[in-house]
Amino acid sequence: MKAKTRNELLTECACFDLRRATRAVSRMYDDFLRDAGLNVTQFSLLRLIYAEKELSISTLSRYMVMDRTSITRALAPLERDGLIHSRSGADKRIRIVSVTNKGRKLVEDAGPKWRQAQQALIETIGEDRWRAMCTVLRDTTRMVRHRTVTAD
Amino acid sequence: MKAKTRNELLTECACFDLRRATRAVSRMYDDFLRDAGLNVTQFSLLRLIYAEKELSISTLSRYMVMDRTSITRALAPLERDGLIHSRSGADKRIRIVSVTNKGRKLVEDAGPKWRQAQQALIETIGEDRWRAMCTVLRDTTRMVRHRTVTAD
DNA sequence: GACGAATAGATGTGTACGCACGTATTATTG
DNA sequence: CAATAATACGTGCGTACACATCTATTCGTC
Repeated sequence: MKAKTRNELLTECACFDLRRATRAVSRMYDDFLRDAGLNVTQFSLLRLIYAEKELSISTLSRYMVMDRTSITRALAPLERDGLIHSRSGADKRIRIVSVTNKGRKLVEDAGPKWRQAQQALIETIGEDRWRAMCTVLRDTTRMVRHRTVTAD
Repeated sequence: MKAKTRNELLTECACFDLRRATRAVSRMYDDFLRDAGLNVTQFSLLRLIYAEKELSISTLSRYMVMDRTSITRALAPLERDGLIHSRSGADKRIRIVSVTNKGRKLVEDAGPKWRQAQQALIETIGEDRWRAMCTVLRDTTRMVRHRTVTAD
């Protein structure tokens, strides 16, 4: 009876399930990335800027589905540590960020660690579940974001 | 080509997908819960304590798959606002938390808001996807947690 | 070309979360 | 029963993330 109550009351919240799984998996990735000197958020951010060469805060914000103000704060330690560099664009409102040589080196060094983490997760949960999870998460993100933010 | 690079480099990180989806969905739940005066984390925590009557920090920690120190901090605003109460157990190391009358009322009032949020998510992504997501997230959490923490 | 709307960012404030490390208490073992 | 290990919790610190609100710049329109 108690187990049923617990189940009904707690386990059926999709948001709770999401947050909890994110904590568990993030810890795993962070474990692997630690000796590269990055956490998974910083790695994702750095890798995105690295891939796109130059990005504005708002563009980063849209892609990450993160508030613009959160991007500003998240970039601060990266800029402080000399991993990224920012300059003003033709439109003076826009701040354009790019990866420095140091940042490039770091993200390239962290790549193998990230792959190890990913591999460990796949081995832990199985490739089918891994693939299914990524798909459902991406679909959900797209649909939920579309629901809120019409613009892209 | 650029789209492929972007895809390869960024979208295939399960942890990134998790974190991003969590941000998007949490925002949705928080929108609905806002006028109840809680966010989704506080609601989950309060509801768990409410359901279990009395819990220690460590038990909460294990269930939430959250660091014990994070539980301590997360409970602080709840205790400050008089929603929970804590006392010492027979074992003086243990701190036992329970919901106050005020907390009980709040979690009961917030229930409908939470259901609205959940319903909105289900309508947005479809019931099948919702169910599949919850399942895969719970399975992943269990397996990843088991990988790290053998104890329960 | 002036003026209000829209856009890009930054800052103040508060919660979310984890690691390293420290303290107190209980359990274990020689 | 004293020494040690294990357990439960807290604090310091740093990052993660969002909302409200502010400034600066650009756009759109009359």
